[in-house]
Amino acid sequence: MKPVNEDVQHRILLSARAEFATFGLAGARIDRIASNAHASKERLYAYFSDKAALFRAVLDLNGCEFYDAVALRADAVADFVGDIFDHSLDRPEHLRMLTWARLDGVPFAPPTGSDAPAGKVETLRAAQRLGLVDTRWDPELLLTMLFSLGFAWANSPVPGAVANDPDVRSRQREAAVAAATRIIQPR
Amino acid sequence: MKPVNEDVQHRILLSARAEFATFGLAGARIDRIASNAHASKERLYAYFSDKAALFRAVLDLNGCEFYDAVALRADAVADFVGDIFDHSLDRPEHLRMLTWARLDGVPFAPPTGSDAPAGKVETLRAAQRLGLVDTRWDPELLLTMLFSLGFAWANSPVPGAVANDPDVRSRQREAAVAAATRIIQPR
DNA sequence: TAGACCAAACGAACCAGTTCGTTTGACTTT
DNA sequence: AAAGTCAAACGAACTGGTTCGTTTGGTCTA
Repeated sequence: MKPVNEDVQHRILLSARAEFATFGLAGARIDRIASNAHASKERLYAYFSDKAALFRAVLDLNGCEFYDAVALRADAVADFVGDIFDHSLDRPEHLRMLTWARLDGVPFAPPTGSDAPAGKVETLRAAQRLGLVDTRWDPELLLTMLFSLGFAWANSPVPGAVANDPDVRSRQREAAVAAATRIIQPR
Repeated sequence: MKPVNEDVQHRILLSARAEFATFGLAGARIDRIASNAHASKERLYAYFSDKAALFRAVLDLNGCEFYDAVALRADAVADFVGDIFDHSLDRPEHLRMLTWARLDGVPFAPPTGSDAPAGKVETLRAAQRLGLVDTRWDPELLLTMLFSLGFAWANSPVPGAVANDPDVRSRQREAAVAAATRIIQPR
């Protein structure tokens, strides 16, 4: 049951991602999405039932891409935080979309699979069995804190926390990884 | 200088805070703000020049309250993270407002003073001199990470991260404080 | 009387979503 | 190959409702 023209639908989805990530659900404008996608509103509503449905489609797309992008290996748990940090700079729209959705109360179902949160918790458990992560941590709580460390500057309310200077950035990254190392360190 | 009736202006400000914290700048409705404040729109626009100005006034109010609410003492740096965690549950509107403002690109100037970020960085430096915090940390980077740890669950995109069960909450809180303890530990 | 206040209404702009008439392209029939 | 058919793609214009910000007319109080 594939859509008649996947190309147009895809262009609308990408345009919607840029719009929603920039302006949020309430601030986004359907006209801008259609026009930036070089499509008509009629086409947009042919493929997506309404604004909220389009938002959810973008949210799902970003959620999957997001969890796929940051991989967790049992033998490199601290580096995982560095990867998250890098990703928050490479693809800021991912975190922005998740944040808009959370504030707007749009339910978001994390993907299932090995790259999903549940899979990452399992990997943390494996790292604990290998003696690479302190076994006293609840892996679920630990995962939340690791994500939070990686996003510390992206989420910081203080303006200018996301620095442009590469030197500052690498010092932030190193701090996050070093903090993660100290946290997981068995003793 | 002073408004003719501070009471009405204050009611509008509090109503605006609830509205903006819930719906954001674009989603907030001026009519709702006025009506919930038991005030007329005419009064609202008598005291605040436009929607954006009202938003900025709310943002400043929240920013001051926010930094005032969480105190940092040199001899209780890890507990500071616990205080942040508690505050994220007690006054979620503070973090929500700061987050809406960041996403919407509304500039936010943190307050100045001893409770402000700059003052807290100084306190961290003092804690380092007292040998309570590892001196290898850049205090500014450390502060961002401590805030981030305290907000780890409030900022988590995973729905249900903010738990209602007091047991789960206290385990989250303990994890955040324990992680902070490990991070700052001199060695 | 002056000014703080309110309810109501207004206007211009805006916005989500629909309708409608036209075009395109693939497939058939002659 | 020309003509006919049909469904989907499409753009432009339209609709009904909403929103911000302003104005008006009036009450109350110092």
